[in-house]
Amino acid sequence: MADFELSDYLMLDAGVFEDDTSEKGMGVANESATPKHSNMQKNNGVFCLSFSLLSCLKICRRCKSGEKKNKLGLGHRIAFRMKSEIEAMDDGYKWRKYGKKSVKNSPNPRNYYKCVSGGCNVKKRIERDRDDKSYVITTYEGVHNHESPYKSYCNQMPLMAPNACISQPSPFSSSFST
DNA sequence: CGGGTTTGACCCGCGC
DNA sequence: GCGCGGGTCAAACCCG
Repeated sequence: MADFELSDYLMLDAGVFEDDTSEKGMGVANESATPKHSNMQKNNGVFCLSFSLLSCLKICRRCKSGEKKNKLGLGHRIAFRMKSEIEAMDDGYKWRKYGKKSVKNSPNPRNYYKCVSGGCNVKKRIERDRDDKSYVITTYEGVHNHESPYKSYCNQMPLMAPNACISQPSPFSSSFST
């Protein structure tokens, strides 16, 4: 079965990345950041990103107004580099694949996904690390204008620890099943 | 039959 | 202006 660990996260486009208990900002991409959001788990071949990753995305949403946007006007980008045999992992949102491109200087194709939720124009790109195929680089672009259905699912189980829901068969994993 | 994926074509920005 | 490369579109295809 696949090994799986979050290696690094990157904060791109001069976003403000706040820890839950501090106002520490990271103005530029920080590829050597400590993987403090690394408690992902797996179950029966179905991978789900834990609340740590979801909180990362939520934290990004809290970024101050006046933020610098990219050329597409989608706002922040945030990238994760993680060790995994599978590329399409369940992060709690529902995505639709809309493109696939081979990238120059990389033997691995890049896959393009859009969030299928109405009015939400968040996109993500998934590609394998050109230097180490055991790593997957996932780049999120934009901010969700809706809650994760995965989170809602977990909120319906108040007696369970947040990560405990990962051990349950996620109803949202179908969008990424291989 | 409907929804998701594939894939070639097209568009656009950037560097020369 | 031209070529290249990345990103997106959309028709065809696949599958439940």
